[in-house]
Amino acid sequence: MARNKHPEETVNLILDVAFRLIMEKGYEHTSIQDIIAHLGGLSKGAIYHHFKSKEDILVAVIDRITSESNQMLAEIRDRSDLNGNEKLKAIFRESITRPVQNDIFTAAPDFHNNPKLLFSLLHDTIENAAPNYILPIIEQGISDGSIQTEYPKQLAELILLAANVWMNPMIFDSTEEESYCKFMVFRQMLQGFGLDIVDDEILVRLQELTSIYQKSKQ
Amino acid sequence: MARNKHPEETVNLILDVAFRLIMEKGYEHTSIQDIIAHLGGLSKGAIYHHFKSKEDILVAVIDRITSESNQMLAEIRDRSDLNGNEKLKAIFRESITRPVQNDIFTAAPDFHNNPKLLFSLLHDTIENAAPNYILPIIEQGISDGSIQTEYPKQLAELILLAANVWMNPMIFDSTEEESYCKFMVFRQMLQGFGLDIVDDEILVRLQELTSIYQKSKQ
DNA sequence: TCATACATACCAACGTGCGGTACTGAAAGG
DNA sequence: CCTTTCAGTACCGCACGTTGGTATGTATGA
Repeated sequence: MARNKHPEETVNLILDVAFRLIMEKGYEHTSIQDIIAHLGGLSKGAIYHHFKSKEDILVAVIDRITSESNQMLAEIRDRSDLNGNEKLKAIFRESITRPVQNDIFTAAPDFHNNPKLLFSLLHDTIENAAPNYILPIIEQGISDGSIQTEYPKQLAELILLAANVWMNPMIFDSTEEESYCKFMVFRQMLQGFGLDIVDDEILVRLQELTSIYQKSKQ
Repeated sequence: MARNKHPEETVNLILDVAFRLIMEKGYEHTSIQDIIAHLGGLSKGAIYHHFKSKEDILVAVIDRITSESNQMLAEIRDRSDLNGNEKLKAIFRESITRPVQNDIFTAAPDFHNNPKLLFSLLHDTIENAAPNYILPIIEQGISDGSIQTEYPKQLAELILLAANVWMNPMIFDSTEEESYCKFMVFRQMLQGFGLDIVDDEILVRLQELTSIYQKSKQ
């Protein structure tokens, strides 16, 4: 293939293909050869010119997935018209409402075949998203009186772990009924911490999402 | 190596070696050659006689790890001298007090290099331990009035996810301070569900455990 | 001309399959 | 009760195809 004047396009092409294959078949079962085959003429040299290893490709793919989400988190975190509790509510609503989520949901990655991806999500949740986005919001909530807790960091982790992992239908698929029960338990947990985040509008949207995912699997 | 009259010993030997190496270096970075090298004369053919694939070895190793834990869960679940809440308390206390735990803790597997192992733990927690051991206990607790919830299955999952994953120092290592905060938040969460499980004796043991793990990493 | 965007050829190491061998335990025969 | 036989199996070790990765060559644009 001819040399590309804009190498970033090649990088994006590689990432697109890698993303799709990793979602479909899992990281381990996606070989470099596999990626090359779907690249339309590009060779191994091209890949190893832009990425230093197969793992490096995975990291880039994960970066692309999480960066959108993190950007949203940052925007809400930095708003000045909401108190802490309202920001958490906004994040939760936003993360279920954004159309981007639908894309990922219909891509329907099989986490059973993707332990690396799952670990990255877990890692990003606890090591990045919780301390950098949720924690500041909870701390603000403590200041403005809308949230009460002695352990803001741990609360941030636990909430996000439940939301991003436990309630994630891509990780633990549930019937619509079970999903609904999860949301209710989640709501109850938050109320136990004095938080009021899950309202009826969100519940409706959650059921819609679960339904979409269920259908995409058939 | 000579033919073994008791092939199960050979299987155990392979499992012992595989367990150690997988803990130390991670599943991906443990090759069949690696295992053979620590087997004392046994060959590749021997391994593939007893196991159908490398993945099959991992499954067996994980089985060995979880079976001990599951046996303990079954015993407490089937006791008739405790109500639901007391059983949960017993399980929690037991899972921290057993010396077996210390072994695994000092083995100190690096889950950062072992996404497969982490996923298996997660999977076993949600798909096996929660529904088969914790759920019946919670249901008993509902009957005997010691636990109140509308969603026993989801409650079981959430509690065990927090305990086995979030609070697991092998997965998310924390300072002793942070671990203590996690326990407190965990306790608060349980209280939010009307459960009284974490008492002061348990808190002391938890701090000891965390301290052991911290030292084993140095 | 010179860095860079690729292609090509190649490598060591990997998981796995397989033909072969030597041992075991039980049945068969005396 | 002792020996012979024989099927089953524990194990060996190499060959095979594929993998992730590298070294080197080549063409293109600034």
